[in-house]
Amino acid sequence: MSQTTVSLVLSGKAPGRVSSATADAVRAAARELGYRPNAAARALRSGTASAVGLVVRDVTHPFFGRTLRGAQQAASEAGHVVVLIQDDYAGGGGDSSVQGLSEGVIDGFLFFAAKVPRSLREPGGRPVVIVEYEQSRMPFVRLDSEGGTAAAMEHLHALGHRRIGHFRSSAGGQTFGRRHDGWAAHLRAHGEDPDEQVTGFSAFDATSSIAAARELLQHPDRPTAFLCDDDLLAAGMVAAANELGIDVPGGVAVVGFDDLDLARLTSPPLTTVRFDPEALGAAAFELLHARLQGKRPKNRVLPSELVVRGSTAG
Amino acid sequence: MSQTTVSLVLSGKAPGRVSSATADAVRAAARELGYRPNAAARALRSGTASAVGLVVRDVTHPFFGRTLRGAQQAASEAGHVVVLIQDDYAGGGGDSSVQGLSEGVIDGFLFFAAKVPRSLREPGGRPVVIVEYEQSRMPFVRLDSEGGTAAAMEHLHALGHRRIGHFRSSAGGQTFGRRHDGWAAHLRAHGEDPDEQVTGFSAFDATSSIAAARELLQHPDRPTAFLCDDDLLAAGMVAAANELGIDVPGGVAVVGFDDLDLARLTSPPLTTVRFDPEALGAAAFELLHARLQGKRPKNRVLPSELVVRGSTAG
DNA sequence: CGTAGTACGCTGTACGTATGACCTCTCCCC
DNA sequence: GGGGAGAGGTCATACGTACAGCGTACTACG
Repeated sequence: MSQTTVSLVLSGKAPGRVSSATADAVRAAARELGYRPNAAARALRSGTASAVGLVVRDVTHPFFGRTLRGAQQAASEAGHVVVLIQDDYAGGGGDSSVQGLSEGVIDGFLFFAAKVPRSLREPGGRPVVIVEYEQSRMPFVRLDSEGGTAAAMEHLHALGHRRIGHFRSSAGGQTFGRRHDGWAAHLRAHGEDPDEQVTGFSAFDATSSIAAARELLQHPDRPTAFLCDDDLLAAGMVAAANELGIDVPGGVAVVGFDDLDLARLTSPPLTTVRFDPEALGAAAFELLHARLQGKRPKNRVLPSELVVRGSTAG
Repeated sequence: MSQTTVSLVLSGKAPGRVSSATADAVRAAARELGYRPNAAARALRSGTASAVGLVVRDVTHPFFGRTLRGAQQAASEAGHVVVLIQDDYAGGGGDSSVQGLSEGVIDGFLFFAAKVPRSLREPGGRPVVIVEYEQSRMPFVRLDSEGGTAAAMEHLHALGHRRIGHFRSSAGGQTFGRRHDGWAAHLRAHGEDPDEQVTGFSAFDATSSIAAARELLQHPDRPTAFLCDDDLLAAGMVAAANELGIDVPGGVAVVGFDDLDLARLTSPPLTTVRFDPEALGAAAFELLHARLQGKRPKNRVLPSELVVRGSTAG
């Protein structure tokens, strides 16, 4: 029995080349001997490895964890492996030692990023899909922050809120830029000047967000509602309000983004703009998968959904 | 210039074999041509790939995200790549198609698990390190849940609590078994019968934990304090208490585990047993790294620290 | 001047798989 | 009965690297 025959059988190319009797014999023997094809040799010979690299700055934000799960699941259903790469893109994405290490083992890359430097190039000529950053050079998947923001603002407007502050993420990036633009556009459309509204920044951790929220809430011109770039910030604001004895939503209404688990755990629970992070991750992988097969996939923008809870409508 | 010389230079084995002049020339040329060593070929030839597999059931719990980050960072500092593998170990860990895919590309495995089946074997003879599950066959790293639980219970005891309930994770596994044992031991040591105390189970999501907590809090024999297996459960209990108008900590005191970011965002913030998940992940990788170098590393148990906040001491 | 020693470099082969080209047999049809 | 087609199978080679072993030239030294 030749090695070629075995290869043909195990890679599923048997029909028309190998009789089903020998194919069965091969499979039986493979099981018997505990044979496992060597991925390195396969990758070397075929130039493709069924593995994608997931490049990311920080793994700890809960939204990211769920996106990751979506990507991982889609990949594993397609028989692919996900390689996790931590990288701050400082060198334009191509020089990272880790990415160098993966040469020949990684077929393509998923960049999970709020910010992508212009200098980013496809590493080693491998295809790239970008998550949450829209640009023209590479395929991308992103969330419909515009729609979500508009829905949130209209909700607040319908409840009678006119002076609405913005509690912003200090992370920057397109995602939060869109939310800010949507917020400003709504105010202008209703004759308010965004520049006169109360705004503030915070990082995505409890200590910072509570401290920043405390300041915003003690502002002499406190608005009647706050749009918060994220549920973590919104939760920080609710915590600060509770601490200061300000009623939510009576004293101040709060809206977040993402519908993290956290959103149901605050008192009161958060009104928030929900996205589907699993779908985001899965879509990103699917685009990459399509590119790997030579197709030219369409960029995608995933919808949002406003979830109303106690932090706005008491 | 021969290919051997290039290999020698680029793998850092030049001293004593290659003159520094040619070595420099090689490096210059490599840079010039944008040469990147092919990881697949290297792995095939040398039998080692500088990559470790991270096997995990679920990526979304925040504690896990931070553990992952610790492992990823340690690995990348050691020049290793982390491959993410989602697997429920149903087949004993060895039959997973994904693990098969990685054959020859993965040097060893990190199992992040609260439960590890006895049937788990080292896949393909590759070394394994287990996180948060102690057993005798493989090296492991785990948290000192006993110490943390004892500290939490003594804290409650010092505040005068005698009837203390246990809000348990339905995930099961050693981690939570240790917490339950510690809880029961404390009660017995003070003349209480654990079997007479109020206990309940919940999964790690907001909806379940709030619903389960609501039931516990409405129990006719409500204890004066609850030990909760995790901050998510504790936060659910605080949310339920707020909803029911039960004062925390006046009506019921609440202690959690993990010191998630969440712990500072509830009202009041949570008293909790803190661990260092980054250290856990890093330690796990270090053990595996040592095993890969033929050493026999010592198992590790990482310490805890009680953080007192408003949910127990008003 | 011959020889050993050393510094430097190259040749050849193996890792395990995929694949194009080739071989051999059988069957069928004119 | 000769020739073509097709099914079933094998040979040889290439992927890019690592490494053992083998030159080759130059230096040192008796």
